Amino acid sequence: MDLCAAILGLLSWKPASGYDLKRIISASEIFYWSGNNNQIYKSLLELQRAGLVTHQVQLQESLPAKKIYSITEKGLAALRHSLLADPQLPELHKSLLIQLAWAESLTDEEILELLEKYASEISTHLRMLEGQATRGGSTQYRSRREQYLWRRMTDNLIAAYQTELDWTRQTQQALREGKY
Amino acid sequence: MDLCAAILGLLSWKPASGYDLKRIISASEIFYWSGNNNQIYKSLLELQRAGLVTHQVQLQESLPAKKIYSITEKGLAALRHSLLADPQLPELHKSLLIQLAWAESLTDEEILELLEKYASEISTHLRMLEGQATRGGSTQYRSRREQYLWRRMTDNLIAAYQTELDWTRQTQQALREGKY
DNA sequence: TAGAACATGTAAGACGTTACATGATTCA
DNA sequence: TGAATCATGTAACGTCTTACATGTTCTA
Repeated sequence: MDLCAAILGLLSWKPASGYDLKRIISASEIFYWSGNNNQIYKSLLELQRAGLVTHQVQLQESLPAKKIYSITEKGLAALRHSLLADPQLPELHKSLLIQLAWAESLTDEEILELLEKYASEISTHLRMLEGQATRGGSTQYRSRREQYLWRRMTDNLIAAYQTELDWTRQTQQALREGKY
Repeated sequence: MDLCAAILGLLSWKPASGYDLKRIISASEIFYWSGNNNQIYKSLLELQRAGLVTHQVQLQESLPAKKIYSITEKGLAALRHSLLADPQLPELHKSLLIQLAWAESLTDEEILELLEKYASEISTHLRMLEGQATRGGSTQYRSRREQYLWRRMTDNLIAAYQTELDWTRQTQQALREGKY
């Protein structure tokens, strides 16, 4: 499972509770899961059964007890192994393309409106990503190299959405001018 | 379900059997499902129950009988409705970013090798997509506009992978030169 | 006083994949 | 002779999401 690799990675950084992991995963687009309880708590159990993580309970006054999970030596080895695995092609799910595919029954104006809505959704999202990138996040990096790679990860998403926005604008213009 | 919309779209073009739909869906990346039997035959049953499609059995000599599905008036209305729905942001699943995120325990050379494998996978895929685009496909379009939109759909994927390739090359170069 | 944050977990169901089952035909 | 294509479907399993359940504390 891919989510398990992400959890191992997060725990290799520092120990965390399931709740912590959930927040981190749902906050960042790089971890593309919704970060729902069910999967995270199940994955943690599974990882523990496999001996890749351990936990110790931390009691808190007036707050529920936490299970603080840490990665084991075996977990670190498994993580390292998954880091060296052959990289997979990205999976791109663009439901707009499905809509456009059968747009023959729509008027030019309806298609243009659809594209305009798409463009504005992407613009908003882009501004959010760029904001996150410049604020830099409070995470502490272990090296300049790590810091650079994390910056590149955000840049990757920004570039992807920027490309999508450019494509949308070009498509709109061609439709407006009837150039096809 | 998103797959149902894709099936309705395909049937709005021309009637087809489940087997036909399966082939079309698994052949094109725009339909990002695997095109497995289970889902397609189940979706067709569901669509039929909802009155959005009908089928008639076509017997063939020395080949299994076909169920030729067609879209109904009600199905066309449902399709049109889904075409006008607010477009969703694309979902980008890039597992390489998960690998890179925890690459701190890898050497520069290991990271570079990972990126090189990624770049070559993407290059291969890009060439395939570009080949498909120039061959043009045997599909018959109902209008110049439809033909243009389909060309733009392929261009969208090509642009996305090209951006990914450029990003990979830039990241490689920065790592090689130690510029971070 | 209502809801969000903290913290763990369960239940139900939708979505998705691989593999299996059947059986004729065609091609290497 | 073995594999691929045609054609429908089932079984088993894995992934992913939404919603529910519990109970305290902090904030608007």
